[in-house]
Amino acid sequence: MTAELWLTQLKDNGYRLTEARKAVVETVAISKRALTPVEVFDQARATSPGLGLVTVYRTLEKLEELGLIQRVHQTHGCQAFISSGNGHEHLLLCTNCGAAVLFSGDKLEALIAAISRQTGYQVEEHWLQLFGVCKKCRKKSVK
Amino acid sequence: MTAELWLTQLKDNGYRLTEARKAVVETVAISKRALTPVEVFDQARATSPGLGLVTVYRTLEKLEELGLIQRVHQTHGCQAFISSGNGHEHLLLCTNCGAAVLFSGDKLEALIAAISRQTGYQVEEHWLQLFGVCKKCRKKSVK
DNA sequence: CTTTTATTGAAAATGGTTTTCATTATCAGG
DNA sequence: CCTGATAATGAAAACCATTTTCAATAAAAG
Repeated sequence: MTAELWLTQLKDNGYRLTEARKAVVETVAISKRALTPVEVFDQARATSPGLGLVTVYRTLEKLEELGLIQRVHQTHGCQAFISSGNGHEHLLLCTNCGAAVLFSGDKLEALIAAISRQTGYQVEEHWLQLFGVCKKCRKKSVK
Repeated sequence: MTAELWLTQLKDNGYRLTEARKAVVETVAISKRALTPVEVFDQARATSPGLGLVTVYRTLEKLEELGLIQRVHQTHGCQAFISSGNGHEHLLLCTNCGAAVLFSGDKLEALIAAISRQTGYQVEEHWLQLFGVCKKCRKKSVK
């Protein structure tokens, strides 16, 4: 279970395990969509009613530092976060419901080599993100 | 010249040509880096001293609507804008000085087809962005 | 020129995020 | 199982980028 893993990671890095953190971690780890701090706040209060929004921000910050979650950039905003998955992976997002899928194997080596040669840049990182409509949403729109 | 072209575009779309707009357009069109609204504001006031920050925001909004500029997403923030170039192009950014290069020919068709098949998503759009160190900055760091 | 009305800049409002701070809770060591 | 050091918390205030409001101004059509 991802949530347990994240809590272990937090503990191993010297952070204390609190009810507030558990609620935030649980919420983000379970979600199949990217969530904004306020969305995390709202969902996590089901488990931990006294939770403050500030703590959500602080916990998300730590999870991001540890590489467990990543910020999701979209046309309509870049405040949402989602689980990072394992190793180097990219995102595929449903523009209708937000459902996110991680994938790896981008095979960009040749392209990056060509661009490096053409521009003289030493390319060190790349972001790739796909947008589309997921299976469920396609079915719905057909009806 | 890009600036002239953008002004024509604005006019053709029913917008008036004002001194404030010309200053903003000129600034963004010339820049080789992505600029934040405040950076545009500061630079454009050299030409148009009375310019207000609000007008910068409003003009950037219109240029984005017309597809002449695009928002640049980076780890440290997503407020900066840069010229869109022609047609479907991607960005290569220098992480040191910010110098930006647009490139096309991403050859992602095969990858996208494979992902579509695996996930059942109908992929409609993709974002690709490369980060690296430009030629100039590499030379500097060698010294 | 004149008239219409889009545009402007200043100020205020807004909304998301961060900081401050006194209180509380975790958990290592006794 | 306590207890003390201190990390973590939530509330309130501060912050800062962006948006809205509004009266004054300027573009441009006729």
